[in-house]
Amino acid sequence: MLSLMTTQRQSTPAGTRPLRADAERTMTTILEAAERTLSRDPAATMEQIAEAAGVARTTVHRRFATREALIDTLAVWATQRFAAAVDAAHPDTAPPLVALYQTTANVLGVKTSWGFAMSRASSANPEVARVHSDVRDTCERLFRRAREAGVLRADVDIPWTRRVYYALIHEAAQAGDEKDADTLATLVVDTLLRGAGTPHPDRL
Amino acid sequence: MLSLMTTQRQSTPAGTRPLRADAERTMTTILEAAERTLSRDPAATMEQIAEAAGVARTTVHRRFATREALIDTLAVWATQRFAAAVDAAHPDTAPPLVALYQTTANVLGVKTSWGFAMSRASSANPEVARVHSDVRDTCERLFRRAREAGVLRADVDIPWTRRVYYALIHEAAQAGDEKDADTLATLVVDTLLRGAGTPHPDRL
DNA sequence: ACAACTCGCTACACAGATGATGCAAGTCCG
DNA sequence: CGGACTTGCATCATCTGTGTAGCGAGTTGT
Repeated sequence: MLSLMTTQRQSTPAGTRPLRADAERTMTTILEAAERTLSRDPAATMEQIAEAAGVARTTVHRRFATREALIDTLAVWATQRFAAAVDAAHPDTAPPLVALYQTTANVLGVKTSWGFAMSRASSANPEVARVHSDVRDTCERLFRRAREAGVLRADVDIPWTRRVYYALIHEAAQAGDEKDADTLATLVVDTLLRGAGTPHPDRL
Repeated sequence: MLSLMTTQRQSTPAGTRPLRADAERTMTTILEAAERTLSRDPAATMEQIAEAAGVARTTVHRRFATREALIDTLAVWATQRFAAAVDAAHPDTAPPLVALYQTTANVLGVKTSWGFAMSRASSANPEVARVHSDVRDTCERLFRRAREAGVLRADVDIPWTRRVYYALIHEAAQAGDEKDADTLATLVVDTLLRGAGTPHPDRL
């Protein structure tokens, strides 16, 4: 599953011969700078990205033909890490609660560093879109297992719960830059399962 | 409080004499079209906005000197409705749970129609920023009251809870275009207070 | 060392968006 | 009705961002 890795493709786009070492380094520098810059301002110009990377704008254009190609490569990079993070948590085999916690921690680790690229779930790149779709399915499958195991209530709506889960992860990634992923994961899972209310008030 | 209304300013920017009836209508049409267009694509051009409003682009520029001015006016409009919606729920005087529910329903009613403009909380306009800051304070005050009343657990972190609450409202506004505000408000409050987990599993 | 590669710089072409202006036709309101 | 206002249209200037090309200097890897 999550067959992103099946083609065993490398960091560089398929079909290109290997780059010289310094060129590879420059490319990485640009992508990291793009992530930093675009996460602050999604409309940032190539000029700003180049400046953040400490290279000339023409160099950026040499490595990435168009702005779209740059963002696409960024999305592929982040998506690979995203899929790997989810996969490593064994969301389909581990006990639901363990899988939920581990997946949350892993994803948070990626999300804090690749926030912009991961927000581009509806990418023009079909591979990126497919992976995000797969992860969504995996997530809902996990929630169904959790419901059947009695971890989630029997009456919860799975798609809504997934949306809430995504939103909680997003908020946690935004809010806690200083806290470590485990602490944040605990917060997210705890909030998702228990909410913020007292156990049994006679409300509504 | 929420002294947005203290200056008794009208819909039109301060300092301008009243517009003729048709001009006022055109202005409203443009603002509504801008909201529709920009909520779909935040980078939409003046041309697209004008087209959506059924007017010439030059007319838009006549009413709003710059693009920034248009967006700013939009933000002021939405902010006024936002503040009024919160105020109408008596968040500082009604019983916490009632206030929470009513505020949620009111805000959802505004948010579904003015999603783009309300997402511009960190506006360049200091008045808009101040109102959003006031609402944030009101929200946290409400949560503190709720905590003291035993509606929220004693150990919840208020800022985090507020962030979660905002995120839930956002998700609800996105997800349920067809459902009415009351149904969505119930969903949001229910999710916030109870979460999605079963009451007392022996977890963690 | 030497060939191949890479980068910075300058310059240029191009497209799209913004904003201003004047004029003619239509509309509102006293 | 008649003056004031508003709108559409055509036009123009300007600006910003994107993308291309060539040259010289420096670096890499064999």
